[in-house]
Amino acid sequence: MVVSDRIESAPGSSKRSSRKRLAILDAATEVFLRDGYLGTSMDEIATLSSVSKQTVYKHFSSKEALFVEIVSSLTDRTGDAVHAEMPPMQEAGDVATYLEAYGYRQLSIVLTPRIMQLRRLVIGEVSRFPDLARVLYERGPQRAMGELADLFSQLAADGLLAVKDPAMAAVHFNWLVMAQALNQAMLLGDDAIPTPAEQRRAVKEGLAVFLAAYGVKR
Amino acid sequence: MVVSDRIESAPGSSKRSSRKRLAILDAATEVFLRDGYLGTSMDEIATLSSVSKQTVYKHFSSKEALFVEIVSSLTDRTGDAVHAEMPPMQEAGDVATYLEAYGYRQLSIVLTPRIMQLRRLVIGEVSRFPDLARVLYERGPQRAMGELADLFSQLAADGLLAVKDPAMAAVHFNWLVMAQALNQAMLLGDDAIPTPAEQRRAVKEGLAVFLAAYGVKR
DNA sequence: ATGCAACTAGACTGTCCAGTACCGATGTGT
DNA sequence: ACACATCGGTACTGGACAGTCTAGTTGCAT
Repeated sequence: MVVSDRIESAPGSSKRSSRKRLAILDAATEVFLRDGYLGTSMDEIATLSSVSKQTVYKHFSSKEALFVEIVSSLTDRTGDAVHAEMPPMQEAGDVATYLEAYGYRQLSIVLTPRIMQLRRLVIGEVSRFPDLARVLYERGPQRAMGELADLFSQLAADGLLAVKDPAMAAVHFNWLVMAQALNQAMLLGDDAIPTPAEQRRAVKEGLAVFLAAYGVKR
Repeated sequence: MVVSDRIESAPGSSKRSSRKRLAILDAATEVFLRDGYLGTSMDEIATLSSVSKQTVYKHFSSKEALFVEIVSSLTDRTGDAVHAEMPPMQEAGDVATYLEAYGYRQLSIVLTPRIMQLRRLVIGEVSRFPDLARVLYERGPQRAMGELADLFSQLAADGLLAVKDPAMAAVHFNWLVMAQALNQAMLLGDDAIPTPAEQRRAVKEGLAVFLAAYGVKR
């Protein structure tokens, strides 16, 4: 029920065993993301990973455990990708330019079929797996806005932004940049994910509003 | 698969029949919202509505048809509630005051357990029922932003707002006001729905940013 | 009150699925 | 090359569920 069970492969860690384990994880990821928790059968996972059902159960004690493992791992990897080091505002001395790059980076990483499917899956299972959703929230939007808030604090201290409440500014920036695209993609499917050009435009426009409120006049 | 079948009750519209029909719809709404499409059984719906399974199938040809009916009807009713006539900016001659009321109204109507559950349900079923999700998108956010765009057009014509692209301004206003609360409620569950006081604050803060970008200086 | 449509109860079919059991085959470390 | 853990195939158990069927019951309109 909870996030756990990330301790190597429990049985012998022979090469074969971990190869199988990976195959199972890959197949399960694909099927769960496509068909949801209840819509997925363990037989399908076994078949798709070219592994016997027995082997699946040797690695994962139950469907639920496998599901939790998949979602946790995807969530973590995604979070790390989003928050890989962003070069902290070097020669792009222009705040606007820097924030535009920052926003576009976030948007383009998040607006991926994979991540959209994960979000839909987790949201659809909120009542069955509230812990998974909470973790996704914390490792996702919350973490992103936390880092943004830190950034804005710094920029405010440097006199480059007029930010009184960094957390609030982070919320505004984050959603000015991402909300429309995200909401569209969530409901209209992966085909509604904006093109890079559209993403850039959304970031520019959102940033303009943000700077009107939080920029320093010069 | 598609939205249809809203023509009275197909069999004789005796009082009893329509009473049963309503009971079924009520029970099905509750169960589907709670347990999702696959997680719901027709037996449970029958039991909860104190009706025999046979009667359920006399009114709705299949589980899928019942589901579509429920979701469509909920979507429509919600859309109508959100877009019931808003007194068009009378004595509250102040644009800010008016927009604050407008925003708060939207937020407080949308941030309801019922509607959050509906959104989660539909999002979780995007790949199984893409039409339902599309309808929810159109009757929900798209419609709201459409009306906002009209409003902004008018206000711009009256010289009360500096809006060049009403649709874009609508997107910004909508998400500045709603995104944070909505995203939180989607992932953290109904208990994370902000209190009215918090909602008011979010609207005020979002509106301030909006007006910094789109307000007319005076 | 009477006839008929609508309803109830529950059994039933066919299918699907999580999880287990068994056994013969196979790859791995030594 | 050998021994043994691991694996594949497959069948099985127990239970759930969509949808159907039947036979008897109930409530509504006339």
